[in-house]
Amino acid sequence: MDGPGRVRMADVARAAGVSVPTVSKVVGGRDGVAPATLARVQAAIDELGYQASLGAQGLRGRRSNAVGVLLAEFTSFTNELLMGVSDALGETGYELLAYSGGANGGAVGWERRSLSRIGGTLVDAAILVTPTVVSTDTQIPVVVVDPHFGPTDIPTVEGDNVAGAVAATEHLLGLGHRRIAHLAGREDLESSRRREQGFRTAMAGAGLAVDPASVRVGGYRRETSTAPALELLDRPDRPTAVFAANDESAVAVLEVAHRLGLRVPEDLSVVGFDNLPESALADPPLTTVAQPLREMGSAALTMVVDLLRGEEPPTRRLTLPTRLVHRSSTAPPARTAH
Amino acid sequence: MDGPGRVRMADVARAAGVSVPTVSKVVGGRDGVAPATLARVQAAIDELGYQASLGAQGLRGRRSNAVGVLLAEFTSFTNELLMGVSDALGETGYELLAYSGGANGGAVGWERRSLSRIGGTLVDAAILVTPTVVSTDTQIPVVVVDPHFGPTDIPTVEGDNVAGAVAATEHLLGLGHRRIAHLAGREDLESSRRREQGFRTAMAGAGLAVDPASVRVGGYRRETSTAPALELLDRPDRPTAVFAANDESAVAVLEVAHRLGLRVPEDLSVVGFDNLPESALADPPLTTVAQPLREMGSAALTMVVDLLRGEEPPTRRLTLPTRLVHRSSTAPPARTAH
DNA sequence: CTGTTAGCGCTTTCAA
DNA sequence: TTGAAAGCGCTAACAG
Repeated sequence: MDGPGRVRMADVARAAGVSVPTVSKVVGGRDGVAPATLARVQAAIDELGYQASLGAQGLRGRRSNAVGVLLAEFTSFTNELLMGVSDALGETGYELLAYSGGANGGAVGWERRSLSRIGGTLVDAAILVTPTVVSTDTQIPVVVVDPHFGPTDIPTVEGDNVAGAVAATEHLLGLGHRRIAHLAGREDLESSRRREQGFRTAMAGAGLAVDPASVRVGGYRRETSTAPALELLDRPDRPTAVFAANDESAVAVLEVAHRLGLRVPEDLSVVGFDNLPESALADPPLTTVAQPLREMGSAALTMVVDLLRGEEPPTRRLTLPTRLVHRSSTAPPARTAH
Repeated sequence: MDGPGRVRMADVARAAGVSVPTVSKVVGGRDGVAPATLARVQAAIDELGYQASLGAQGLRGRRSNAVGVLLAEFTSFTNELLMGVSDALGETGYELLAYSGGANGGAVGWERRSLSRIGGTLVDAAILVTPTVVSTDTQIPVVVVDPHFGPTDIPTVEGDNVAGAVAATEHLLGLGHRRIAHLAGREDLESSRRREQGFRTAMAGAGLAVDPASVRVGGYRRETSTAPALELLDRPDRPTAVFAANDESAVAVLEVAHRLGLRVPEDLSVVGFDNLPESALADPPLTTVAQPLREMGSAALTMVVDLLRGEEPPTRRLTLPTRLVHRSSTAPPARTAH
């Protein structure tokens, strides 16, 4: 475990017969180095396989050449985003550091903690995924993706939640459903509010009143959605369709329906939101509103790189279109024996 | 952009009326601090929302409390793994840093470069995903997942490639296929060799010879698989089934089949390997060999944490079972008009 | 063009 | 129990 040790800049300097700062110049691509020296240093770097320590580099220098993606935890949702960020990274020359604070990632304030922990020294800029709060006065450029709060002056990338929810609801209306329930997300989350708003708008557009009993809060999570889903469905006048605020809660609806002996889509139609990979694997495959997660990731990286270059991005508030994906969890309502 | 600046340890020290080293002790949970002082410092930390810089901490101290996952790039494959690592992170108290060197991630030697760049100072241990090479003499504990090389003494986690390939091939044989082709990965990759070996073993077990013309190298990637897939299929005596070395190349087979007017599974059966989320989204949904990627990620984290604690993990070579997932890309061969 | 000096934010002796 | 001094690996001034 002791080995020859990591190769440090001093090792390269010694091998090339120059001083450490000279090596630093070569590594940093700065000029002021004689061609001959440069060649010698470069040879030593190659031979020793030297690679600057990101930690030390970021600590002393003004830049680390890395962009951080800060997450509460790694999920399918964040993974799609990450792939998008990775895609856009291509020619920028930046490295990617995805950071999750671990167990305390779930705790409130993880955004600020993570930002303090790796911002400034380790990464030159950060992309915050689904943050709940974020302070405006950060040292480094920050872009937030799918924020859980309303408009601020922080550059933002998000899916069109209202339009998506309208599309989902109108899809159900178009199939002939009238008793449509909504399993909402969380009242304190902006995306959730928007989706509910879209639902209500579409219902109102169809001249339908929304019975308070047909809206429940599922909290965006599978575990917390089971009970409210049951409340929605375990009634004589149960809805013929449910629009769930995201795929996770839609899956909970599917489970509850199954438990109640309801067939989907024959007895109950279900629409989700997000189009996570697992929504296609659900039984039956879920009709859902796709957020362009990958594009959102790419867009966030592009914005943050603009900011890094001192350029103002084209928009500080980018809303990408959502799109209904038809699968097998929706159908016209069964004729009731009224 | 200038703001109040990041909160440093010195700020906390000033606020609490103590010296920097004392704050360091409190932050590090070391003892030798009077209860009253401790309380005062802790209060200052909370009030200022202080969070130690991972960079500085790792640079000076012996540990950073973070585990790194080093990747060539972010893909569905790595994402599944990452979720598994994230799952197992739970109570360990470690933080997770996923690092991809960006554009040069594809270049050979990314493993060593990444390890130099963030190993030692930023992370206490590393999990290398699908590395091609790796030096044995690392400074920090390293576990490799799904390595592209043969047995070494480095702790390893991988799926059972041979058994998976045998299962895939026997599935096709069981359906009645006799002319089965194999779209291999890359000859220099261990997992690829194992899958081909499993294919040949199963064929031999059925008393079938493998025609050299029915094995082509696809290179594990969609783009590089199209041409060889075409060679395999665009022949009068084309195979009735193809076992592709991974899902990406299986999708390429699907595309080529479609282009040739072959229906899957009526005219051609296709089996993949990996069970990436997109395999279920393929048209038709792909029958494939599932690698327990999530479990592999969790296992890797557990091993690396064992190593970190100075304990020898139960095994240095963990092989997790693979499993055939039946979907819609396989069926008995059509009766030929021979 | 090159090397010396200083110091990023933190932890580690070690003396007070 | 506390703090002063030193230094992790690197970059930014400046001097030579």
